[in-house]
Amino acid sequence: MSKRRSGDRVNDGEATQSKRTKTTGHWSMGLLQTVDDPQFFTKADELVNVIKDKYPKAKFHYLIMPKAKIASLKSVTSEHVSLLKHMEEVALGIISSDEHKQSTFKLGYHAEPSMARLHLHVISDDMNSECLKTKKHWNSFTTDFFITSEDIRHNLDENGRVVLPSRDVCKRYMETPLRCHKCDVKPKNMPELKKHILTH
DNA sequence: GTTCTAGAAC
DNA sequence: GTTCTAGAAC
Repeated sequence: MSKRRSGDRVNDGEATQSKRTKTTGHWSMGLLQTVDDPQFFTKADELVNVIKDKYPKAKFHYLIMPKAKIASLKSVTSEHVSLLKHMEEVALGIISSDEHKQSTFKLGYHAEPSMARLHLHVISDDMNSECLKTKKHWNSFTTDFFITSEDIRHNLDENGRVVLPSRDVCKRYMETPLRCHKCDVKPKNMPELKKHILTH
């Protein structure tokens, strides 16, 4: 019996993956497809689509995406000031609904997003989700890797573009030791962290 | 972004 | 022996 290495694929994993990649493009284009999936599509107006994150990292986790082909914060300029304000207002509308009355939310962008098309995260601050599994998941919402919508808009106001942390700084954010986002508890691993946050 | 799993950590 | 993390995926 030969041993498997981490790169090897088993069963139909590779075939399934390449078939999917051929028909829907690279994984980083996934959000554009999710918009058309009724299971995740939430609402839209003239300027934006709203979807549920396919792998929510909290009880509630939405993404506000412009319809315009804006790849990321890197391509945002002063002409987008009102669009970013609008995205934030749409987010505020969503979180003000009765369904979300019991939760508090964070509105913000990842400093280094993985997925194409600018998207504003609208996430409840419980961080209680089966899909939240890794340190990277945790730190991407609980360190300065997560930049609030307000901070982004002020950044844009002041600079005429969005000045983002360097790759190295982002890397440091992701390597930040695990820490509860609501108290100073420092769990030693993810399972402990996930147990701890249930106490809040 | 997720999945998978080798090797580290316990 | 089991749990957990980290890196490859062409």
